[in-house]
Amino acid sequence: MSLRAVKPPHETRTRILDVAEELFMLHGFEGTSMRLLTSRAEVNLAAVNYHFGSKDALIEALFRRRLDPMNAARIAELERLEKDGKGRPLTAEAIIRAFVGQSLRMIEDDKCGGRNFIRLLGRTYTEPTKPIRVLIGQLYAPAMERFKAAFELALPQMPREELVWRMHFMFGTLAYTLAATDTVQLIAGCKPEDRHDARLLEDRLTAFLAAGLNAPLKHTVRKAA
Amino acid sequence: MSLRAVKPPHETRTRILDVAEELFMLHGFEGTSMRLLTSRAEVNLAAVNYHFGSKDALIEALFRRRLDPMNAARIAELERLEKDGKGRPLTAEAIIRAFVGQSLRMIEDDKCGGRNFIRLLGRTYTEPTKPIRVLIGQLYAPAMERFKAAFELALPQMPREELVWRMHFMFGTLAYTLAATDTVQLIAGCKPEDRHDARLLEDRLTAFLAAGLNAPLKHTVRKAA
DNA sequence: GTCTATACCACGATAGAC
DNA sequence: GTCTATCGTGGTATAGAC
Repeated sequence: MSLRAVKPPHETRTRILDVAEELFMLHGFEGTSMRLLTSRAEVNLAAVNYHFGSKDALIEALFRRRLDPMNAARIAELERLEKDGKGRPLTAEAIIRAFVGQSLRMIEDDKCGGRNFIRLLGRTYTEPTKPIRVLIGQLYAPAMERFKAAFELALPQMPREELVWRMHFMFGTLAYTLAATDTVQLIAGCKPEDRHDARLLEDRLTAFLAAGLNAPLKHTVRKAA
Repeated sequence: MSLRAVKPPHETRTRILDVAEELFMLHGFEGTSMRLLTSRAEVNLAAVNYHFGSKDALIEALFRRRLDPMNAARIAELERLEKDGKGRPLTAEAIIRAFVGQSLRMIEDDKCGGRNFIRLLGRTYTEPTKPIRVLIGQLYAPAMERFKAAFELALPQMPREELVWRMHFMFGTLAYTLAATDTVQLIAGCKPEDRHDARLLEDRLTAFLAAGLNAPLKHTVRKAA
């Protein structure tokens, strides 16, 4: 057994996943045929069915591969901040940055194939019916619990329900930013050259979200007429 | 010619559009087959092709039917506010409310079939490739120009580029909120009973967005390392 | 275990008779 | 305007080669 004759395990699996990430990002789930995907990956048409079971199961595997590490990194970053703070409560802005930075920097990181994935992820939050949404919800749950607790410590005066809504809004802004950064151009004249500068985008987005999260509490308990 | 024998013009067209709005919202564009759609609308399979030309053209017609009136209403509301203000600049919050309220209230309004449409719209901003995005961009352009000008008057000190980004963020938050309100539940324990109370949601969202738009300007012109 | 060839049925689109 | 037949392509399932 020579040293380099050992083929990487699941090499076909990995190649399918990588190509799928790219093609799904470019043409969407339904817009990408298995025939195109398998020919691009230079594997047989039936390979997807053999390794994953179905197209939907391939999509699921694709999300599982990236989401768990990403959220683990988010939690690790949050806990590093908490440890450095030595018991003092974190600012809401620092918590937001721990969450947002992880995914935004993945966009810049061309080495990691996760760039395609991040774009894809942003789109998928709003997918119809599909069990994909449920899956994403499951994969996010631990990180969400952890960050919600952190926000509650940082903003003790905020009603829980209001906090949940504002987290919801923050999440939406991030999702849209990830998905649409270089695609949608609804705002006329929007053509910033720093579009791919993840650090700058992170600063802008964090400032926006932190201000929104810290928005003054009005008497929002107004019943509808 | 009796008074009521006159069949509404394009009755088949309208029925197809209404059913399409509902089914596309439930199962997505690709997840809705023309066979199901036409049988639900009680028209022939070929009717869609005859009246619209193709499935994609049907989708386009669907957006055109709702988007133009909606944006016209937004602009009308904005101009009403400006007239009432008698020359004094509007607050950013008032401008936001003029934009946001129109679509949020459409969700509550069960009479108008636009409820399904609004959900669908939120999803479609992030659609891949497809000419749908381009179309939506075109249909939004006039309103976007108008609101951008209003924001520039309200926030004369804000750099144009920063304003464009913050409008981008605001738009994303709205899109996500519309699309995901009763579908995605990423935040654990999020089950507010007031989910369908559009007025309350409008207040929460407007406060969040106004704070984000008015966020303090830092030295964001930091070049990446 | 891994991969290939191939068959199967549902889909969107279209042409042509009515 | 409507209906039917038909075509090309899509996802999937399986039998069998390696």
